[in-house]
Amino acid sequence: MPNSAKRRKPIRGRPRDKDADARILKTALRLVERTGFRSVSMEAIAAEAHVARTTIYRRWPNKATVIMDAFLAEVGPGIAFPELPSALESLRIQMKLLARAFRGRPGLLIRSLLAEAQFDPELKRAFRERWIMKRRAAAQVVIKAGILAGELPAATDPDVLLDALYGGLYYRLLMGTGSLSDAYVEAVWRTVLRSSRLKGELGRPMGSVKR
Amino acid sequence: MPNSAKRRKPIRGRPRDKDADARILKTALRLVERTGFRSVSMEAIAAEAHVARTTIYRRWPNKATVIMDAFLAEVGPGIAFPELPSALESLRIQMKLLARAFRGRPGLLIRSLLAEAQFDPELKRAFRERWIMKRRAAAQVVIKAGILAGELPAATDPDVLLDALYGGLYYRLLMGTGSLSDAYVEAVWRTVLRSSRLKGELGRPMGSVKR
Amino acid sequence: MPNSAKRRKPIRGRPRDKDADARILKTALRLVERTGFRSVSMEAIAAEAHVARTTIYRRWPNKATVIMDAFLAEVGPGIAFPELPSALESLRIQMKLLARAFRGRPGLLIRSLLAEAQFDPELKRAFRERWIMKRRAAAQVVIKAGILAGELPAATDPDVLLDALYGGLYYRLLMGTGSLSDAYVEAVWRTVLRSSRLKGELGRPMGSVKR
Amino acid sequence: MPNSAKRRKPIRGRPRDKDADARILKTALRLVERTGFRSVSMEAIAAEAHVARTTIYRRWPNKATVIMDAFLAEVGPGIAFPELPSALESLRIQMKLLARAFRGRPGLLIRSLLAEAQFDPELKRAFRERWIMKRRAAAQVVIKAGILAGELPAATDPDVLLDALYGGLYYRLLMGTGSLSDAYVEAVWRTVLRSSRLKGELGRPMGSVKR
DNA sequence: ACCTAAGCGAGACGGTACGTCTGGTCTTGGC
DNA sequence: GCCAAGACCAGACGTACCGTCTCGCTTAGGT
Repeated sequence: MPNSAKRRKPIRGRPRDKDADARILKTALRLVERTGFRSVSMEAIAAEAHVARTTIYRRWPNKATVIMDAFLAEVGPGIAFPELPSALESLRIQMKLLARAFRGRPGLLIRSLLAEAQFDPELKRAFRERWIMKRRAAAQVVIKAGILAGELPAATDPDVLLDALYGGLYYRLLMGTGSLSDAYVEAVWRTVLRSSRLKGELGRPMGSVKR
Repeated sequence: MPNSAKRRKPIRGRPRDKDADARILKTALRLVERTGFRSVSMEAIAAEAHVARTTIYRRWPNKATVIMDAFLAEVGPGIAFPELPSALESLRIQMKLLARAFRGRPGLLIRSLLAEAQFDPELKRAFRERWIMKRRAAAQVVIKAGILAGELPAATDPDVLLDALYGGLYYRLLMGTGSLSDAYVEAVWRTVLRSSRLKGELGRPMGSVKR
Repeated sequence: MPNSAKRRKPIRGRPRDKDADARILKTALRLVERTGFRSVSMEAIAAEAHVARTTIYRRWPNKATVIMDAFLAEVGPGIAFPELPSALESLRIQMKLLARAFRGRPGLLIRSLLAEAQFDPELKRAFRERWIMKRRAAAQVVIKAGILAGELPAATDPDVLLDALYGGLYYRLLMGTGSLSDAYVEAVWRTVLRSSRLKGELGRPMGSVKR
Repeated sequence: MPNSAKRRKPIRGRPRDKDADARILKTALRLVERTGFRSVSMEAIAAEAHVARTTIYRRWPNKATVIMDAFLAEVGPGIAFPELPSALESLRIQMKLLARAFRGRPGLLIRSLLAEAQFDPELKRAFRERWIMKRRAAAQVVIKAGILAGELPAATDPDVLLDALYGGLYYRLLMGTGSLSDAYVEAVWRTVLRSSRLKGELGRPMGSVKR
């Protein structure tokens, strides 16, 4: 989201160099991966993207925002909830997608951005709204569908359920206390959404937790 | 954990100024609270603790470590698991204690340290070992007692259970997506440890949770 | 002297906005007076003259030249040598006019331009030719008339005499070492052109002054 | 005049690197001569003096002051009034020394500093007090001695006389309207201090000014 | 009534230097 | 041997201008 969003009517004037945008974001990602968020400097990005430093500042207010955009451009459309007959199944699969992303470059970026956000309220807001809430909103839809479909108890609090499911992933991402494997996702899933909840009809091996 | 450990025999010479340590840590806390982790500089700490900057560097390798020590000195002994007949009850109460701490100064410090740790492997290790793992170890003991007492299914994976319980708290602390109230703790509790489970009647078939 | 001179045949096309020129020069003067030469930016001039920055650059090569033109437009015709029976009297009166100008806005402009010219050979040339030499040429005529009329010794070197007379004014303008009052002009006058001289009785032995 | 003057008692602490001072000033001069005042940057000075940029800023507030000090260090003691039996002769000789300096590197520096001073009141004050007034004060002493010795009329106003004598030199230095040769100095001398003034007794062809 | 070319407003761009800030190291003299 | 004081190196920061460049609109005169 380069600053362009603010200019509603860029009617005249030299047109913005669109390529530069992509070049900058790509360079930013490359550098973060290569040397880490902290040691990436605007100067370095500018140099490697063949762009003047001022040009970057003209479009983004600071390094964090650049990398935030780079991150969203990379993973934005990647981790969605697949459309499946079973809402729960959709959730479970998406969790694995997310875990996989956490294991790769996006994981590094999320860690960095979330960390940086703790020192930069503006970035925090942006991260929350443009990454976290986007996904949560989609998840809420899925959960509500699951409730309607009887896959989840009517009393389920989506917010709390999401925290319980995803909290652990972020926790491990940040603390490094354990792997982010698919197996871990399954374990969380079993722990939080026990078959009981699934109304027993497919819970066989897990023991039926009827309600 | 000032470097003092290294000096085995301070046989001669000017004795170390013991007060300085406490003064520095107290000042560090005060400043973090007042202006935030980032904008606290060693210079500022030194000035306000009436100590030379070099003295701080002689005892701690960098700012993060100073604040880490300051944090531990403040909250270290504060948030423990109360000894109660019921292991689960002990867990629940401790969660509320932690939530309360998150709402106050310790919350700010944990956020800052955890964030900074993302850019500093050494700090990350220290934070994990001196804060996270200490608490988890204690929690594991409680959980195992709970299992023995039949309050929790035998197949319970303590790691996963802890992630599910506490993950949400850290998640909210960092994201700011929701309150950290006692009510929230209760909601998490209900979601993850449903009463059904507390009765143990269906814990059996869950199988072992890897990782 | 806007660049217009270069365009020989503006046969067709949108006609040049004549008002803009005056508006720009007037704005430039206003801004220099208000904030000083250095802190005036092309941007500011453009904005306050309701003109695009490019328009200014289309007509003048740089800030200094704009202000040079503004200066000449303002004071160009103002400080001339009055036509009087006595050449010396004409000189003396003009010196006072100049001193008066030095005390006001033109003084500020001359200081700025002369200063800037030290870093910009092109401007230096322009300043010398369009301001300094114009006035000196006129002065030379007056002096030669004075010689012919017997008011000045035949051997008088006009260049040196002018430097001696006007040098002090510029000196004080730039150094701020003293007032630029009429009284000062009189003092210079008495010092350099003592009555003795005006009577010619000891002009003889001076010989020709080289250079 | 590096900032050191302000620190009355630098009792303790790492001692200032004295060599660095000289290295910086020498480098500054070299660069001014090589590329001109304007295009010298702090960065360049720092690099070529093998010093951190911050070190320069710690000692001088800005580029102009550095170069001012460099200038004074170079020419400060160079252009003095020789002690001679005749005050006038001393003046005349010093004028020639100054003219010679104007023709060389000091001339370039004076031009630059005087120009820059027009945009920087602080520098202006410094230039006036540390260069101009120093010399004027010495000159005043000489002139007064000249008056006492009867070489100059009792009514001579030293300030005005100095302006008339030196004004032309500065004028030419800044305007580039003529040479700064010794011959020019002689011409100014003859014009301003005509034999008439010398009480007429030795006016022939200017010849010997015995006292 | 169109065509066409120059003037213009708007604004993005590359570039340069600025002066500030902080981190972390090093060097002295005093206690 | 510890300490206070403070100079030092290093390097990123974000800002301010400069002068250039590209657009697309406007405005006539030529046809």
